[in-house]
Amino acid sequence: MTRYEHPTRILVAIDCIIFGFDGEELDLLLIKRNFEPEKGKWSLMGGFLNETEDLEKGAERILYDLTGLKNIFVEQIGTFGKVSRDPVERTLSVVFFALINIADHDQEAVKAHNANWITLGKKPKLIFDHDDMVRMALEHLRYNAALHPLGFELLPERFTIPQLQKLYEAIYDMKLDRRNFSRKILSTGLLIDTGEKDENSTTKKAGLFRLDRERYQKKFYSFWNFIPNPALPEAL
Amino acid sequence: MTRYEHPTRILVAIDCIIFGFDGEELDLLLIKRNFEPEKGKWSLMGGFLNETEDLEKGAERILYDLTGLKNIFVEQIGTFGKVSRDPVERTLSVVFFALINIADHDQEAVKAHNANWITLGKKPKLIFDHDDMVRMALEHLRYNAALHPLGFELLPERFTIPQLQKLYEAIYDMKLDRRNFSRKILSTGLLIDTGEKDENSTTKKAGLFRLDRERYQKKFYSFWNFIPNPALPEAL
DNA sequence: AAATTATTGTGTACTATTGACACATTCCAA
DNA sequence: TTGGAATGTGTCAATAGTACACAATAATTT
Repeated sequence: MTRYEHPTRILVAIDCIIFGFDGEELDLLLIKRNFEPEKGKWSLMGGFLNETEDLEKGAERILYDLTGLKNIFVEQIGTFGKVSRDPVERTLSVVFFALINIADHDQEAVKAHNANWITLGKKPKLIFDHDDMVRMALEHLRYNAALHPLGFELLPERFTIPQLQKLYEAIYDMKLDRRNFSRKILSTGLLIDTGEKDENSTTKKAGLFRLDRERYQKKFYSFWNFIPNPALPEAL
Repeated sequence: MTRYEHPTRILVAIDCIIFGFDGEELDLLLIKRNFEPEKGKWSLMGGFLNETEDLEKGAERILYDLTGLKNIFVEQIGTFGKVSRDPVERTLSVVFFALINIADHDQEAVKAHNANWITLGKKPKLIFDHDDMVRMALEHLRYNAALHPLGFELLPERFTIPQLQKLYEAIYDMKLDRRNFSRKILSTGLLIDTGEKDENSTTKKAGLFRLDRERYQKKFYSFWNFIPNPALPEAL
């Protein structure tokens, strides 16, 4: 096969920031790196892109290989390419971001792969520029959850409004008014009342809702202005 | 130098979508490709990333080489990596998006490099997946101009409010109410009245404003909710 | 020089949305 | 049965958004 004359071909990695929600705080799925350099240090889920593999497929493969998880929400959020970002050789890293609802997924599979859910607030220092990637991913999450009904990806199929509120409070690290939140979320018309109650509760059982998947497509922009003044930048 | 054992290294290109504003419509800076394949066809500004070059530097270099333009606003918007996107060999393309105010820049330099400003509405078909890139860039512009005071990058140093309004109308392909627009834009506190008038006008001369660069930093999030319901997706 | 036309600058009334807050209800446990 | 903790719903004032009307300016026409 003929090739372009340009001399430089570069190693391409894929790194994944995986967010989960444990009901109280945002969690990250991290792994202890099992090869040199920086072996044993905390790292994002990552791997190298194969010659015959699309970027998104690569991200899904890496997620599956390292966690046993399939069919999860992934989205590309950027590419990191500083010349010296990897000490071994120049490596471009295409960064993906994934949202998982912890409850509905197989915890054993995750553990068997040596992956760990770690609360965002307790995140250890990560290798290379992975901290920057996490920062970017959180910013991406904050942007997108303010504009689109994205948070549902982090919740189980059926959820209560107070759960949803806690999720938003975790994402934006702010308190929201219970009554105003409820009014606003219901007015989107995206929630279907299942009529059931959350049996796990020890006080008044909250009603269980589920996402109206049909309207979700049509009203993907309905969250525009959902969060008044999200604390978007910096953080962490 | 030791290298990773992974066998695949990939050619990395950089492509730039350059938006300009001619006072009426959004323009794209396009070029006729001067090498095979697809030689002579319309294309985005592009080139290959060098071994010792950061991504952003590469984008700036390519912009300068192909247009003679320097110091322009660039931002990475994504990476395209479909296995078959380039028929010659697998090539990843990191896509940047740039905003230029046409009036203040050197038109001769642009022409000398065989680059052409083309109205977005009259965009010819582009090579490879460049049409998808333009679509993504427009979406990116629409998102960001609705959330942040980004439009100013497309206007000259001093501009009138009607000019600014026409820019927004071009970006979102919608009409805005003159009076409400004026009220809203002035209430951001980002505009400084220079006291001067636009002498180019043949009717009532509009007042010239300039951006308050200091507040621009501090109020980068003040445009949140500036455009009511931007027509965000599809387009083109 | 007055009238005309096109465009700019400012104001006002009405409606919708937001933010701050109160009260009644449900469930479990003491 | 009573109290604590959480949920569901409602009210009101303030804010912001929408749809308008009218006066002012500059060049051109009569």
